[in-house]
Formats: sequence, C-alpha cells, structure tokens
Amino acid sequence: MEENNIASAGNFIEKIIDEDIKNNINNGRIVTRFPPEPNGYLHIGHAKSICLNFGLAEKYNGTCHLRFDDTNPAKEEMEYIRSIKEDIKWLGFDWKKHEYYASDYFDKLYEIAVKLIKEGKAYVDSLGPEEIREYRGTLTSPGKNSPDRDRSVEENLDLFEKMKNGEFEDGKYLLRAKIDMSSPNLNMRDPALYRIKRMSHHRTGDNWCIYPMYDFTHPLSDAFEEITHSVCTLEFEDHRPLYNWSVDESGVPSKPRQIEFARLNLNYTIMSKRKLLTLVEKGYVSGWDDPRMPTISGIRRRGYTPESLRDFASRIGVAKSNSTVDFALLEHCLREDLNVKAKRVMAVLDPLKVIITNYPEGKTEMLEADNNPEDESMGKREIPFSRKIYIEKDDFMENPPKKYFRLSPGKEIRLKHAYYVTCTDVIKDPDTEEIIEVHCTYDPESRGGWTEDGRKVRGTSHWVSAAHAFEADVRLYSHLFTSENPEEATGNFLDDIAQDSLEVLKGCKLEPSLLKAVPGESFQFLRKGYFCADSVYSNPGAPVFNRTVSMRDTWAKLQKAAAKKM
RNA sequence: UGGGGCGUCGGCAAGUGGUCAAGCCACCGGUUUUUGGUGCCGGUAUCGUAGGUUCGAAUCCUACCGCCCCAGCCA
Repeated sequence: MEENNIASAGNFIEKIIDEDIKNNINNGRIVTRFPPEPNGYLHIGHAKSICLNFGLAEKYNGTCHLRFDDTNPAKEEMEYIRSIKEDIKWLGFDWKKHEYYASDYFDKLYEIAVKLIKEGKAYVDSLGPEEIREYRGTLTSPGKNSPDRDRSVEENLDLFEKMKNGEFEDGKYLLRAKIDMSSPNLNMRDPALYRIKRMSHHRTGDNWCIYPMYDFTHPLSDAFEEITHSVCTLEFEDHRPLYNWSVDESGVPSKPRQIEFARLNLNYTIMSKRKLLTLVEKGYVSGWDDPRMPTISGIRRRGYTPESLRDFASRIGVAKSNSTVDFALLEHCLREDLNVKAKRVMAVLDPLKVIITNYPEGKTEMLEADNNPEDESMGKREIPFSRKIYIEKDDFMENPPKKYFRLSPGKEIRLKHAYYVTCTDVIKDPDTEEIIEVHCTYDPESRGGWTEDGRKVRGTSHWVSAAHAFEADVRLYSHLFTSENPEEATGNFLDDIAQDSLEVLKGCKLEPSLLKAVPGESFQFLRKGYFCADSVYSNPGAPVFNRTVSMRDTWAKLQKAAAKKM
C-alpha cells in the first residue's frame, strides 16, 4: 500500500524527514509541535501551520504537541488559550495529552541559565536598552563587547539570583548569552536570555519577575519535549544558529531540528495579528469572529467548513518562497465541499411579486423537491405552491438583452420543482414606473417542472410561495479590502478598507423549512450561493443568514464583460 | 555596503542532467444540466538575465538583476 506512491513526492519538509528516517535519526520517531503564543486569535495562516504539523505527525505515525509559547505576560491572556484550543479542535486535530506550556518549564530554564553562567557562557549585563543597541553595531559593522562581559562567574551568579529574587527594578539588568559581538548574524551578538519584567503571568502569577526570551525558551522547550522537527516560518531562519546554540549548550540530549517554510499570504486580506487587532479595536469589524475576518473563528461563523480549510492547506503546498495565494482557491475548496453537503433550499433575496392568474385562489399544493441532486441519500422535502409567489427581481426583465433566458413578457420559464409559467402582464407603479408585479399563466401539465411533449424551457427560477414564506435578514459579505495587497498603495492598510463589505438585506423571503435552521447549519440557497444561520444574530424561530460564498456566476461575468466593452 | 533566504504559466506548485516542463486555482472555448450551479472535454509557460560546461540543462558552473527577512530587554 505504501509502495505504490513512490511517485507522490511530498514537500521539501517531508523529503528532509524521509532522509532522517532513512538515516535512522531519532530511531525513526517523529514529533512535531504547534507553538502559538496566546496573544490573539488564530487565523488562516495558522491553519496552514496546524495542518502541516499535525499532518506530518499523522503521515509519519508520530505525535504533534500543542505548546503555548507564553513567555511574555504583557500580551498573553487565558481567553486566547481557550479560543486557540477551540479552533484547533474545530479544524479536526487532536493533540491528545500533549498540551504543554513554556511557562511550565520556567524552573528548568532557570537552572540551565545558571549552568550557562557557571560555564562562562552567559553574563549579567547592566547596559541600558539604548546602549545595548549601540554596542550591537549595525548590519554592516561589528558590535563591541559590553564592559560587563567579563564579569566573574560568582558575581554573575549572585546578580542573576538577585534578578530572580526581585531585588532590581525592571530593565536594570539583562542576562545575555556570551557568543560573538562581531558575528555577521546579529542574532548571535550576545542575545538576551532573560529580562526583568514585573508583570503577572496568566499561569504562574507573580512567581517570577524575570522571564526567559524566545530564543532561549523555544529551542529548549522543543528539546525537553523531544520534538524531532521544529517547523517554523521563514523569518526565523536567521535564528537557527542561535536555536542550535541554545540546544547544544544546554546539555539536554535531545537535538530537535528547526526547518523553516513560507508563511501564508492571501490576497484581499491581511494575516497579521497586530493589524487584525487594529480592525477589532477601531471597530472596522464587530469582533475577532466577524464573518469577514480571516480568523478561524470568523470564517467558521461565516460558514466555512474545516474540511475545506484542510483541503486548501494541502493544495497550496509547502515551500520556501514568499507567495500570495489567490483567495479564489479557498472559495473553490469551500464550494466543492459544500456542493456535496449543503441542502438545497429556495430563498428570494430581492423579491418581486408574481401572480399566476390562472391558478385557483386559495389553493395550496405541496411539491416534491430534491434536497441535493449530488446526493440522493439526502432525500426530498415538500414545498408549498400557490397563486401568489415571489421570484428574484433580476429574474425578470421587461426588455431583456440577448441570451437572457429568464422571465420577460411573452416568455416561458420553469419555476424550479413546480410549473412552467409564461409572463402575460407587467404591472407598474403609475408614478414611478417601477415594476411592482408581474402576471403569469401556468401550464397545469408541467407539474414538477417538465412536460411530456418534451418542449425545451431554458430558464429556471427559484421562488417561494408568498403566503407560506417567512421574512428574514440575510447578510452579504465581500472582501474587507479593495485591493489585492492592502497597504501596498499608501503604506497604510486602513486606506484600503472597503466601505461596502457588509450588506444587510431585510425582508428576504425564505421557504418555510428554513425556519428550523440551526445556527451554523449550511444551505445552498438555490442559484444564489451558500448560506449559514448566524450563530450570534439568530434566535429560535428567527434565523439570520450569512452568505458564506456566492455561486459561481457565469451570467454575471458575461454581463460585466459586456458592460466593459460598451 | 554585512548576513540569511527566494526567483518555473495571471496565482500557487511539481521537477534534483535525457520522452511533449506535472497538477490545482483563475481565465477562455465547447458539452451536459429542472441551479446561467455541478460534472465532463479542450486551450494557454522553455523555466529572472547573460555567459559557460555537456551529445543533451529549469536542473551543474560563473557573473549580474530582482524580491523577502535581520540592528525588541516581542514571538
């Protein structure tokens, strides 16, 4: 079974792992980890990393840890931990018992720092932030040694302990690695290992007033957990020598290997926690879970499925070149998933009244409708039909252009699952000339939407019975930004915010079965798109719908192209 | 100007010296269709540039060019 897919190559990380397994590194054991800092909500970019790390573990029969990189209490909160766990689970991954926190390692980390001091590999520095910067040198010129660099081991030990015991104010001292102030890699110019920061930590409370830095904590956490492949994003490439330094000098036997890949960029949106936070704080969106947000919680509320996201992650691949993926690919994955899963229903978003003049007044009949033509097992349902119905306003045109095969005077169309109708009359408001009603006759022989004479009826419209439909709000969304690469033009992404990314439609007419829609449940509103009941605005018996994504619309595309030519 | 990376179709991305340079999305045709949806069929690149090595190079060498990252006591 495994042998027949030699041709299916796999990404460059899998090649590295294959090679490691071949060379019997770590006895073939594979352990990865997803290490978020709990300082915000997860977004689609994180989903790529989650799918990658958990996916590697699955593929190689290994394990994937969830580890919170919580070494900076200034930005971290319990709420973020809760949401991160929720989002990973929703995506369909399970870290089982492997839930870890960098803060759980604070004691061990401290001990290793002491060991480094004893070995003369770390020192306590009294230089201030500005001085540190000056001493560091620049990209093109080497740095110079701090006057404290040769402080005695005893003094360093004493000072570090006092740092820990809270005897100094914040920022007074810094524990630094003693590496090389003239290294061409700035990360190696005696990087900070510990800073003094009096701040309550969400898990360790006030136990500590010194906190370890990322470059010290992360590699060692990986080593403690015996991670074999530590996958991170490209900007950490420069940190790899320091990562290895930390692991090697710590004396921990485990030797995790850091591998870097390109983070995900998507056009028409942003993928930076800082910028997303700005959108929330400045009120451009209703929250982290606003359906327009690229956060996992946002797109979940919007109606995206975990399967579509995982499919997306596998299709975009994993490589090292900075790239921007077309949002249309995500939408494609979504539609493909929803197409086979979503129940078809009829909803008229912009209603136009139609009277079927030869249909008996007061009569109601139930018509049978497929729930999903892609999947017969989803069964059928009954929908009510009567003399007065609604169709979509743009499914009627008094003076239609060529190739318009919806309703127009004298033309016959099919009402989905119902009858053929022919337009006989157009009623207008005498003052405004606005079309307020259309009259049709129906062919009783066409019940169900076809006739025995085999006559071709090209257009098919969805509809709802006026007496049986209920009204609801439907919320339409489009890209939050007007440009593919927000910020590119002016340097400020806020300049590219779309003014009309949310459109709330009131009084839409929905078929009765939708009254029972459960928050989060997805439907295909026939010919209009995929929609789901909103989890925040819906009330029992009064659902509010989000448009998850529209249908592909070849006709609209043709119209747009034609308009452009004129 | 130092260091680390990356450059293959409009967007992703395979390809690691040898049949027509995979596949997906997008786009354009056609076809099917009780969703102008879905499905199906077909179309679209000589590989950043310039040299070189070789019978043969996207794949090796050289030199250029372009883009990204690094000077937090953030991660």
